[in-house]
Amino acid sequence: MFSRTCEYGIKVMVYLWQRDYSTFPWAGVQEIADAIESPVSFTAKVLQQLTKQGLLNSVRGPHGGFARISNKTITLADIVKAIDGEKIMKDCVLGFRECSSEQPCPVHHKFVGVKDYLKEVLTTTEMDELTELLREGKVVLKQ
Amino acid sequence: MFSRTCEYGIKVMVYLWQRDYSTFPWAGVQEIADAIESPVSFTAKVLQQLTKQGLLNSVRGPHGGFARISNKTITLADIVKAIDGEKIMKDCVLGFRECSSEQPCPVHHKFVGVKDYLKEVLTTTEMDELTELLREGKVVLKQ
DNA sequence: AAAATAAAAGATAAACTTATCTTTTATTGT
DNA sequence: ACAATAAAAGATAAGTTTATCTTTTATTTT
Repeated sequence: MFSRTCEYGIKVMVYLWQRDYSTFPWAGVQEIADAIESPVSFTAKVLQQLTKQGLLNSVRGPHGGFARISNKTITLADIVKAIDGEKIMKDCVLGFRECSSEQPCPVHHKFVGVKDYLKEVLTTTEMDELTELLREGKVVLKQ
Repeated sequence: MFSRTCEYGIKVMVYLWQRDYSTFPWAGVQEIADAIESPVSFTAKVLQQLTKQGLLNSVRGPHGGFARISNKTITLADIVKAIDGEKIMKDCVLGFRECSSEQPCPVHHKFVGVKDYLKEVLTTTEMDELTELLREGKVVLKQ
C-alpha cells in the first residue's frame, strides 16, 4: 500500500510527536532508528526528506538532531504526500491516465468508495491522535 | 495499490471474460495486448502466470491462445491473490510482522475498516459483473 | 513425417526501490 | 580559531519490478 520509505516516515513522525519534546527537543538519527527498528542510514534519508518537506525541524552539530514542529497539526496524508506523493489517493487503480465517471476503467465504480474511505482516514488522522494511543499503551512502535 | 503486473492481469481477465467465447474461444497474446494496450511480451508472462494459477485455459500451436474458463466464477480477489499475493489484504500497513488488535501498530485501528472494505470489494466483485458493465458501454478497457 | 504456429520457459536488460557508505557543511563547545 | 559533532548531500550497491528477446515445447495443418 505504502512504500517502505513511507512506512518508516510514518513511524518516525509518530515517534517524534510522542517524544518528550519539552526536556530536550532534538533526537538523533540513531535514537530514532532504534525506536522504530529501521536501518540507520536509510532512516537518515527519510528524515532529510521529511525535513525538506517542512514536516520536521533539524539542526546540525553537537546535540543536534530532528524534532517535531511545535503546534503544527500533521496528518497521515501530509506524510504520505511528502514521501509517496498522491498516487495512492488520486491515481486510477488500473493505471488509466484519465479515469473518471465519464471515462471509467472497469473497476472504477467499485473503488471510488474504497479510495474515498482511504483518503478520509489519511486526511483526518492526526499525529496527536496516534501519539495519544501510544502514550496510553494501546499501540506500539516496534515489535 | 496493485503491481503493474496485477493491473494488466485484471484487464486481461476482463477482456477474456467479455470476449465472444462461443464463436472461437482462443485469443492470442497480440490480440489481448492490443485490447488492453499493454506490452506484448510482458502480457505473455502475465497470461502464463494466470494460466499456471488455474484462472485461464491455454493451448499451443496454430490457432491456439488463451481463453476464459467456462462457467467459472472468478473474483478480483482471485486475480490479485494469483499475482500480488495476499499482502494488500493481510499485511500490516506499517510492515509489522505481527500486527493485530493485541499488538497493534500505531495506525492499526485506523486501517482495519479500510482493509475490510477493500477485501469486501475484491472478494465480491466478479468478472461477470465487470464484463456486463463493459458490454453496456459503461466502462472502457483502454483509453 | 515435415513445416508452421503459438504458448512456455529461460535469459537478459532497464528502471526503480531499498540500503549503505563516504564526503561535505553547519553548529557547538573548548 | 580549533576540534568535535551531527545532519546534508552525494556516490554506490543490492534487490525487486518491469520489460524485452531468444530458445524450447506442444499442437495443428499440409
